[in-house]
Order: sequence, then C-alpha cells, then structure tokens
Amino acid sequence: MYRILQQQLQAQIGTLLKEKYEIEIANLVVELPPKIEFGEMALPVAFELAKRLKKPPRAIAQELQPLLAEIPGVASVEIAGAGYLNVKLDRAATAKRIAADEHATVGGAGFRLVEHTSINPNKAAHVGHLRNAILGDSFARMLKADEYKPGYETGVQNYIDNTGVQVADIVVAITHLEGMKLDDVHAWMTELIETNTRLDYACWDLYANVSQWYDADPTQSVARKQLRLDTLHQIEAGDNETAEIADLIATGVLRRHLETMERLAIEYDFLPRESEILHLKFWEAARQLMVSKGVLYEEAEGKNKGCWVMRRAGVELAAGEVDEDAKILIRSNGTVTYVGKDIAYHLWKFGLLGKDFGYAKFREYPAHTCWISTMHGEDPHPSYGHADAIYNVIDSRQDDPQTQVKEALRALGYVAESERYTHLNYAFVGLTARTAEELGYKLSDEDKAKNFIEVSGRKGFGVKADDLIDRMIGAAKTEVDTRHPELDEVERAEIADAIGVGALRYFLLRFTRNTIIAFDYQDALAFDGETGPYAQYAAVRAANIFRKAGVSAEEAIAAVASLDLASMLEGEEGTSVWEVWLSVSRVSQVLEQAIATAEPAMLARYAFVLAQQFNNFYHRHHILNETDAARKTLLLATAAVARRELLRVLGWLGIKVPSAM
RNA sequence: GCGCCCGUAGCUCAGCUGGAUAGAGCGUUUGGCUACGAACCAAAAGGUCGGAGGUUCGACUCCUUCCGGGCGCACCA
Repeated sequence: MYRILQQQLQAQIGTLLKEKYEIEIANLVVELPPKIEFGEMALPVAFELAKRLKKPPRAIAQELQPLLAEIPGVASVEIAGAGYLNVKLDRAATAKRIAADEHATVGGAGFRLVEHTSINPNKAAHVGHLRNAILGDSFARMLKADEYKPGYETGVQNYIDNTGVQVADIVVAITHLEGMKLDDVHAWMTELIETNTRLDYACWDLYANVSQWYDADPTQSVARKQLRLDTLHQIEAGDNETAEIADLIATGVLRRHLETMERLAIEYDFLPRESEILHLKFWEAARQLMVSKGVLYEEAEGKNKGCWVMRRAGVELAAGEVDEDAKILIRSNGTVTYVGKDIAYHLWKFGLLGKDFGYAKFREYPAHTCWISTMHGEDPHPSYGHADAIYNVIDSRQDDPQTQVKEALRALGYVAESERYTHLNYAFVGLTARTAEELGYKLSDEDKAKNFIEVSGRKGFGVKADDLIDRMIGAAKTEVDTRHPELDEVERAEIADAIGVGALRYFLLRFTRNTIIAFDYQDALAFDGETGPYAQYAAVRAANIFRKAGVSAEEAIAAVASLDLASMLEGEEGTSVWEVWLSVSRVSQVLEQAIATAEPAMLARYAFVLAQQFNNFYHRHHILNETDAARKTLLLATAAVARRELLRVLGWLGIKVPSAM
C-alpha cells in the first residue's frame, strides 16, 4: 500500500515538474521521515531543484505544496526545515485500503532459474553450505509467483558435480585406504543403512583421511596424486567399476544432502549433473559456437601457446600483442577446463546451446517432483533450459570464474542474457575461536587473534549441517517441554522443529550477503532479541488473541470497513496504533527492494521490525479488556493485519509459525 | 603486483538510489508477570561512522589517498 501511494506521489511530482518547470528528474526520492510527527512521506525534491531553478528551496516547496495535497489519500502537505515537503496521509482511508489488502505488485513475466546448494557429493554438508541453501531457497521463495508477484515463474536447481576431484578423492579413500571393491561398497552402504549411520558422515572422515594421506609420505605423494588423477579420468570416462563406485557414493551422499535440506523446508525442481554435461557433449556444442564466433581461439605465442583461450572482460590489446592473461578453456593436452564446461552449462540455461538433458524422476516431495539429469530420460518431463533470467547462488570466492562465464555470453553476442545473469554471491562462513575450540580444534595464538577460523573439509574441520540442525531443534525442544507440559509429545516435537529451523534460517539470513559470518553456537542458539523465534512468537501471540476472542483474524479485518476510524487513529494513542498499520503497509516496497538487490536480509530485518512493532502494540493496548466496542474492533484488526503480513514475510523466508510457543 | 570486499556503540550487525537529532540486537544498570503466556515490554548509560583531503545546500553513503583486515588472481575443480 505504501508503495502505491509512493508511486502516485512520484508520478504526480513528475508531471508537475514537467508542466511548471520543464524539468525531469530520474529518481524522485520519497522517503520515510525520521519521526511519525513529520508525516508518512518526505520529499527533499525542493533541495535538488533549488540550484537548477535558482530559487530558494522553501519557495519551490511552497509552489509544489498545494498541488500535492490534491492526491487522493493525502491529508495534508507541510513544509518543514529548509524545504522538506512532508506528506501526511489520510490515516483512516489508508488503513481501510490496507485492510482490504491493496498492494503494489512486484516483478513481471518470465522464467527465472535459481541455482543453489551445489555441494560436492562426497561428504556431509556443513554450515557454509547451509548459508548457500537458505539464501537461495529464500530468494526463490521471494520470486515465486503469488498474489504479490503474479508474473514470476521460477525453477530451482541444484548442480551436482558428481565427476569432480572431490568425488575422485572419496573413491580413492574407499578403494585404496579401505580396500573395497564394488561388491564391498554395496555391502558397506547396506550396513550403514541397517545401523542407521549417515553415509555422508562416514565420508566426511574418509575424505579428511585421504586428503592427509596424499601428502603424508613425501616419497609417495607423486604416485598418490597420480592415482587420484587416474581415478578422476576413470570416473569421467564412465562404464567401469571405478565410475560405478563413484556413482553409488555420489548418489548416496546426494540423497543425504536432500534429506538434510528437506529438514529446513528446502526443495529442488531439478538436479543437473556434471556426468551428463560430459556425456551429452555440451562442451563440444559450446566449443563449436565459440570458435565460429571467434571468441575461442588457439594461442600461437607466449606461455599459453597451444592452448585454446578466451579474452578476459575489459581487456584491450594493441595489434600483434599477445594476451598472456587470457583465460584457458582448452589445455594444450586437449582437455577442457572448469570454466569451459560452465560456459556450456550456462548456454544451456538460457536455451542457447541447442541441446537438452534427459530427465528422470529422482525424489517425490509432498507437493512436487524433483528431477535429475540422465542420458535418456522419461517422457513426459519438464525442461529447465529456457531461462529469461538466472541467479547463481555461489560463494564470492567464485567471483572471477563467474565473471568469465558472463563475459563469454556477452562476447558471443548474448548481451541481454549476460545482463540477466546474476551471480548472487555471498561471503563464506567461518567459525569463532570459541566454537572451533568447542569442536576440539587446537588453535595457534595466531588463529586465536583472528575474527574467524576458516573451515576445512580436507582437515575434516567444520560444523556439520545435521549436527547443527539437531542442536537447534534440541535446544528448542528443551524449552517447549518445560513451557508446555500439557501438550503431547508429537505436538511438542513439531513446535520445537518449527522453532529450531526458524532460528537457524533467521540466523543465517540476517547478515547481508557480503558479511563474513563467524559462526558461533552460542549466538545461533540464542532465541531472544533479533531472532527467528522472536518473530514467530509475535505471530503466535497474535493468533492467541483470536482464539480467546472467539473471532477469526479475517472477520476482524473485514469489520474495519464499516468503522469510523478517523478519530481513533489520531492523538498519541491513535498514533501508536497507526504506526503498526504504517509498518504493515510497507511489505511490497521492502520486497521489491529485497529482490532488486537480491538481499533476503532486508526482508529478514523487516520481519523483525514488524514483530517488534506488534509486541510493542501488544503491551500497550490490552485488546480483550477493551470496553469500547469500536476501539476493540480496531485493535483486533490491527493485530490481524500485523499477523497477516508477518506470516507472509516469514513465508518468503521459509520460516513456519508454530501452533504455540 | 593486479582485482574485488570489509572497517559504524564493549560485542554482533543494519543504515535503501547522498537528505532532518547515525539505528537494532546482545551485554551492563534499573523497572514491569494472580497476563491476549515474560522466547516479552519500558527506561538509562554507551558513537570524532579507520585516518586525512575533496565534491555538494547537505556525506556513514560519491571521489582521491593512506592505514588495518579478508578473499581471489593456476594448462585445480
């Protein structure tokens, strides 16, 4: 609702400036004043015009003032300070429009492909992977079509590098350190299932072991590295026992990852795998395209002689100069590099490759199917390689290669596509010294002095995702058990689940993307203050009011339409109620901004502000004891709209509200 | 060496395209539960926004430079 009025104001000023002064301003600032007494919207436009019109800002403001007051919904316009135009809204009329759920819509048509999670399927997921998945899942929820975003179509994919070195490492561990053959691997995996042991956890330790083993004996390290390389090549080639073992392990670990993520309400539509990108010869198609357009060329001189390379973004060369910094896509031995394969994959995402995966069903979620890539798929099947815009949730340490892929698209002439290619990057997750020591890691004095300790899969050092989820839910369960002994075990467990997951999701979302998170168990397990449970609690309290009042939230909201609100929203008491409505009205504005900046943290913070606003209101106005019937109706409706929007925003963040807390 | 990111209260972080007295949470001190359940609310203390210049009517925000910290720059994926 706020956004609608804001847009109207901007449009009105725009035409006014054109008619009166023949001036156009690209970005008309309409902001929230620092204090509610100044009104609901403030325009510093007069300052900007002062110089161009050679008039004092106050005089300009005076000329604009009466014209703005004519906008429907605007109660008055005042001039403040040196020339601010402060707009006061018609509170009663605006509140009724909010109650009727009038709001600006966000977004537009087109298919948006969000890729996130993308964990190497060779060991358990850790807290850094959770940041990726929660960020990606929340962003996908923000984009997904609903009444706020009628146009958006989305697909969520999780890229699986099942033929990379990390999988090769785990295969070396299994075949050489553990001495297993294919049959043994089958037996081992069956045993793990029977003893209820997590495969990805077993691999976590094996991976750490083999990583140390490569360099444990200096006389052997060359041979052991060669073994790793040979293993990798066998896996890439396929159709052999090593590749079969790799597939068994990678698929088993992948299933575990999906289970872990489903605990956090994270689901996927499609799992494209590296093995199909190789075997369906995506790269060959991309290579031909790039060569034909002159983007990929063979280097004849310098250190990269004999390689096929691509120019980096923004590089200008004089005639005859050798581009030593060019990105190598094909090595002199003829093999393709990672960025090369990634370019092929991204051409597919935009439907520019002329090839598609085979699709097979892989996992059934309660409401939909998750598909996986195969050579020869099932029919009928969906297809995801036709995106209008893509969002890749990838660690910012991958900024460089991501830029190369984008540059390749641009150089090939797909400029529009490269502009709709968003690398949704984020800083990594480290551990605080306290948490690192708690996990049994011995720290040097140098480490202790740092703000964070880096996790290391090769050392087997980090916080495993399932361990963290277990502890979050466990801590919530302890609280629920003492607070609600009257509820049965199943219900208590459900509530603890919602709280633990809500706390975890909020904890990893509240930081903006480029903030390095130093993960600390103590901070994550806090359920007070700016946390997920705080926001959930506000929604639960609101729901309790309606249960006791004997009316539904919907009825409470509907009752506002026939109420004379004007006097009830003025004065100190009225303003404290109005402030809740004003906060509530900003949903689409915040959502729009959060999508534009790809920053779910903005919505997370807004959810907290809404909850805070509600809690404040809740203490100040005792709704059920209110004797004035009209006032009680307004207070009930206030709680109802606050709850409605809080639920909406928490839904975009993937945070459920439990039945009780 | 080159590129990108960060430096805001004791701690952890917000601060949207430059706008009014720089905001939260935690922690500290104090007050509030026979309640719409205190996973809450209220109040207080706490800041030369890393330093120095500059642009501007106006700078936490833009530019330059310096200091401090992080990450990335391979015929690894």
